[in-house]
Amino acid sequence: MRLDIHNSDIPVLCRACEARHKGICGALDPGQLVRLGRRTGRREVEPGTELIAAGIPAESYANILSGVVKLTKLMPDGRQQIVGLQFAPDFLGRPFSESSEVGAEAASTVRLCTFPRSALEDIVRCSPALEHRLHRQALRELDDARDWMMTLGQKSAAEKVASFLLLLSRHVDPLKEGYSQEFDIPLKRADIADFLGLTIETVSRHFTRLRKAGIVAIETNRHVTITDHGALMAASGL
Amino acid sequence: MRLDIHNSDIPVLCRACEARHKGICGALDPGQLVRLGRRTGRREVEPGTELIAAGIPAESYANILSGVVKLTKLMPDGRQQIVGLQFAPDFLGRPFSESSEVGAEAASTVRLCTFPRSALEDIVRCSPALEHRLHRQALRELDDARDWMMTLGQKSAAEKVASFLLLLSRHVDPLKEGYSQEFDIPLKRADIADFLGLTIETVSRHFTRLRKAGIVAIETNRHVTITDHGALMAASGL
DNA sequence: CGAGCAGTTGATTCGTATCAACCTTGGTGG
DNA sequence: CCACCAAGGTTGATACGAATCAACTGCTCG
Repeated sequence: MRLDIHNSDIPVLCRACEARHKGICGALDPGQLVRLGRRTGRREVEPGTELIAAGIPAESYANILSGVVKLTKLMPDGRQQIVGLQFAPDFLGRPFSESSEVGAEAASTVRLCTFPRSALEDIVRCSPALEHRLHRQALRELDDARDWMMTLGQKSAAEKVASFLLLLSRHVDPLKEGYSQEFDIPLKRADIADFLGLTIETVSRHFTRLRKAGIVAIETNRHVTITDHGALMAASGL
Repeated sequence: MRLDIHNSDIPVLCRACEARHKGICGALDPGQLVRLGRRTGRREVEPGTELIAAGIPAESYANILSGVVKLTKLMPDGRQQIVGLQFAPDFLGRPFSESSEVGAEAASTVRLCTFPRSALEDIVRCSPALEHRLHRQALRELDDARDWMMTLGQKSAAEKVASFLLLLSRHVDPLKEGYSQEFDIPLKRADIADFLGLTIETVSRHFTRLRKAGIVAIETNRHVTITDHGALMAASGL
């Protein structure tokens, strides 16, 4: 946690916001925060809401305050691949580009802190620290993408499903470091399938396998408890 | 091409270098170029040479002058995934991090312009433009990675092989915009397989299929001519 | 109560991996 | 000069894992 001597200098809405610590707003001084704060808006959206359409210019950026956003790519014939999941307090949007090559859609209920493109660009122009934060997030996303390429290209269905549960377990709780033992899966089976490059049937089968093997407990199809983290790790191919 | 009025101000070695135009050195003014130039070294390596070991601190960065570098990830049991290919004049290395999560290995003969970590970091500290270039390359690599996730997760073996040929055709010639019609494949079959998440046998089979379909001509197992670009495009799933 | 969506389970098909044989090329040494 | 060998690549037969097709359950909502 950061020590904020002049807490009163920063916008009320920002005070409890994760983005000010781990997110991009951590690069801003109180003055910049106030300036940006004046142009932000809150938004809460339902699961399934399209946040960024691939190839269509987006007028605004956002920080994720809570919830999970899926980044998707679509083939002309309708096949879909989820190319990334984003959690609070990730920055959402494509800097330095009118439009994004990927689409973004709320997987769960998502709360956003939005601001216009120009608001971000104004600050980037005079604050290298902000670009540095954005750069680091891009590098993190790149690492994540490459990790997942390993999963998509080399792993078996069983390993993919195990890897997915571990990925969620690491990220569902933005406050917590390390792995959560119990959580709700923020995606439906069709999304999981699109993320793993499998079908919903195969995903379902391997969930039941993990359950029958006593590695995870699954209630109500959404809530998971990892009962044997080591075994799940081993099942993911490490 | 850029107009360089004071061509004599910049180091001899940099004058004909692609990195000064499309690469990261384009962000540097003549003074910075001279300063960096004093600390650079040339290196030419054989195919198969390990350039960056995953997880091991690297003491230097490099620009690729020619050749192709493959970025690899390894699983504990030996399975390998190639998570990216880099061409001239790409920057090679992981900024702001001691070590990289991926390994880098020369796929073909590779010429590099190397410089110590500290040389780059010194310039980044006072030149936001350089970080901006690095940031843009990271974003480009991220787009590439996500494109390839689509390929790995959703496409059939036939589509993967076609996509691979199109990828090469777009990148083998760094000077040329658009697609090359004829080129040498800088990877052996085993590399291609690791890149596509297939086996060498499957890759080989689909090469012969494309050849028999009259879409490409293959001589000496390495040299390819794309005879029907449209058909190859269609075969890749667009 | 019925419709529709999300998810599970089973039977079958199909695509790719696996295993194995073989071909080609380039380098080495008798 | 040729026999030999190893590495890279192709081709064929078979096995296996995931996709597909299909039936069914449970749940929510009108």
